[in-house]
Amino acid sequence: MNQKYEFAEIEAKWRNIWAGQKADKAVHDPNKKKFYLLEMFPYPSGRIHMGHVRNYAIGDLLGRFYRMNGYNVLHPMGWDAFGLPAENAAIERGTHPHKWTLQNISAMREQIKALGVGYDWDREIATCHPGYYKWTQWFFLQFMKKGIAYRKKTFVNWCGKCHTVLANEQVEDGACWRCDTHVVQKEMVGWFLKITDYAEELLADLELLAGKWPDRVLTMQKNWIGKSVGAKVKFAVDGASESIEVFTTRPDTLFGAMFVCLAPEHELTKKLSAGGTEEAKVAEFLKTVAKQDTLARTSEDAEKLGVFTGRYAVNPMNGEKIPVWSANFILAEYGTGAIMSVPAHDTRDFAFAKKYNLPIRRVVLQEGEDEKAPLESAYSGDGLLVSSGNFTGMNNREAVPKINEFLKTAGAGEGSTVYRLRDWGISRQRYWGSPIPVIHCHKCGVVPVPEKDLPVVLPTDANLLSEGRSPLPELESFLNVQCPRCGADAKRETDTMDTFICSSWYYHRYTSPRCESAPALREEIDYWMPVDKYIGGIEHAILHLLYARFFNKFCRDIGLLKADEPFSNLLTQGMVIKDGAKMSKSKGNVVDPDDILRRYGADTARVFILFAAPPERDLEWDDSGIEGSHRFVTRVYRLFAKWIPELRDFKGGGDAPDAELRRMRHVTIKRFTLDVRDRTHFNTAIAAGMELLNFLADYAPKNDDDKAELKGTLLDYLKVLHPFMPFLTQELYSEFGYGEYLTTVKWPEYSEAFTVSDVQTIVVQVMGKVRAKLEVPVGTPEEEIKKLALVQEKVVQAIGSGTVKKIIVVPGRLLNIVF
RNA sequence: GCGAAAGUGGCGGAAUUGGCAGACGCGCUGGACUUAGGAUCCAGUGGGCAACCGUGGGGGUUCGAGUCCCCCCUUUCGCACCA
Repeated sequence: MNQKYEFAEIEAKWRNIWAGQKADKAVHDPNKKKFYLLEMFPYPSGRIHMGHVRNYAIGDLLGRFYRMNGYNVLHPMGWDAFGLPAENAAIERGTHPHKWTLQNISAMREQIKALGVGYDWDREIATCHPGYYKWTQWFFLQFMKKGIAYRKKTFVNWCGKCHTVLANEQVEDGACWRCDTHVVQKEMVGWFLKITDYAEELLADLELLAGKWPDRVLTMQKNWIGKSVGAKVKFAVDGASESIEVFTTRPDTLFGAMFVCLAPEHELTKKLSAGGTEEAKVAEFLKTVAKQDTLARTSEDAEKLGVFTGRYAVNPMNGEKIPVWSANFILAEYGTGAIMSVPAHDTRDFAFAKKYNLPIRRVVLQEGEDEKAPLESAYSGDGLLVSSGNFTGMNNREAVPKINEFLKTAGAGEGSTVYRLRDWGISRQRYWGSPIPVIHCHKCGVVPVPEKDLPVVLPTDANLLSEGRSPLPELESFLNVQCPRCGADAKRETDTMDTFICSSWYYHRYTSPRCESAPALREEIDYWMPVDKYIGGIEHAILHLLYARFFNKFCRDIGLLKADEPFSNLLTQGMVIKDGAKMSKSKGNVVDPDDILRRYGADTARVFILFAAPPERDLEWDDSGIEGSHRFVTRVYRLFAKWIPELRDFKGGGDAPDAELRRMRHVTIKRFTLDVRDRTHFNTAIAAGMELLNFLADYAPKNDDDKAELKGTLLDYLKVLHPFMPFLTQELYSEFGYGEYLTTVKWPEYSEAFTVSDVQTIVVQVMGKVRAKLEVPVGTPEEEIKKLALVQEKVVQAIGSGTVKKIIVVPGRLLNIVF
């Protein structure tokens, strides 16, 4: 065999062979236990970057590992192919998003193939393909049927640069998640999905994921859903027919409510002040608030501003008339958009009352406190109720259900739960996305496109407009259509769907990617789902992962599948950074994967990336580190080049080989198995591989038994290394005379008994400090070890004239002499 | 401000249950081979001359602490008027 490691040749050779054999094809087989492995599919931006390489290297390693361990592995790849960058790039370059996207897909597919990732390419999907988005649209129709998709006019997040609306999840610190442009509020009509119908289940089922998803992600989702338990209470407006409904988490403090506060956007703010003494002041106030930036207005340290509306509300508990205010810190979209203010027991209300000189009344007291004593700050803790009518004297927490009951009887409210989660705004005023399949008819109103007419094809001949606006509203051939209900002239909806919809169900589609009768075949989807390991970046902690969970639950509810949760296990990989910063063109610290592959080959690139850090941690790219990994891969090659000619045809040998060689063999298999399967820490597995290499490099067999053991060790070594460096190991396996695809070869087993040496080192400590080490045969009696330890020169010295009080023994490891 | 995670040699990182801190690799030093070395191989490499000292700092528990407890510092991330 070639003495030199020609990685380019080796990798090209096996890439072709595997592709020709469709070696990584996944086939539904109910008799085999399945393993669905998935990396978050990429946006086809044009080139892969190191983050992708890391993502796929981790995925491929696990895919091959589980296959070798007897699982039927589904490991697919596809493209999140709709989205804004395609449009922007197309405008810039004078091409078309469709063409640009398809070109990018071909280029990136080649790059990924070069990495040697064992995907089942027959299952490749692209969300911009009509065969795919037909079903995206179909889902929209199902949502409509169930009343989950609806249209409303409301204030939405508008990104001026992207020229489109954004969902709440897509706004980060008041800026567009994609381009960082400051988001403004704009009132417009759009489509929404009632994800809030699933708020409780999305929250509760996080329990099912505990321990299997990173805690960080679970916490983020929990906070995002933001459940609050409390009560809704109606305050009648004095001298008016309206009443104000407020939400509070503290119905126990109702008797301390000194005023009511409306959000400026609340319809009653204008209505109640109209014609009253405060009308002008309220109007002025609303103008000021309108000018305030949303982000600034809702930040904690923003100045609290308010205005009296001139009206009074009646507290249903005690009939007390309290003033109605409007305040800038009240959010129209949370709860009911109105609150009752209890300055004594809420920090914000306290500050507000102080500022506008409003009264404060304590209704929850700690033991021994004086009700009349002035408050320095709000007390939000527990205690006994005072000044609370029939509830006076009760423990505040115990009073809550009783007060709720009273409210209900009085018709003034009831216990209630609200969520911070808002409905998902999915209309996008852009072109390169899936059309929303509805038609607007003068007579019939909004009419869904009949399922048989799907897909509503996105025309690929549209001329893009330079300012980014969608060409669809001006494209007559797309726009004009007959109403499917009455046949009259009608117009198509020109908004497209948020691309997060496309990515909310792609993992279902992989299970039967060419199915034409449904999004996926029931028996396929129920066999493969849920995804057993999902690998991707933490940046989707809320966005994609929340949307996908919602979609999956909806799919379950309409009878498409049975899994409650789509992703049983989530691995969030860290970023690839260089010089302490995320790789980016603007920082000029980008390492091009192609360049690395050309210089070192895919096996080296993978080994480096897996070795440099455990997967969830950020990985610091290091040019000399990759040299080191290349050295390791090359040394592996040379080791085999040395032994294969001699061992290839060697047969025979007995079962009494060199114990140390045998121990190294079993220890290595054990470490690989546990590190990959249980810990998903690949860096330590590679370290074990390096240790075995260091051992084998100096090893010389003394007899045929040793030779047989060495051959077995080398073959096992190839197997455990295979998921890390598939090309090289396959080449060496074949040089050894074996024909099979290594990924289909059984993962080696280790014997616990062979992992232990027959001598062991016992550390001898005196008062916790290491003074000596003893080499003793396994099974040496404790008494004998103690005796030996006590005569060690260093031990005698350390004890000096002291008397030994006790000796602590950790069997097989350590001995601590206390005096 | 609140919450979470992290802090270990010059660097990336090991130490799985409280039991030899620094595995493995990078880098560095010296050597071998060589016309040459940015190839390869060998040896060494936490600090200190030593006793000893060392896992962000300070206390504690324990025969024994990187690991457990308390206080503090730093970094990263998340949340941040949510009634």
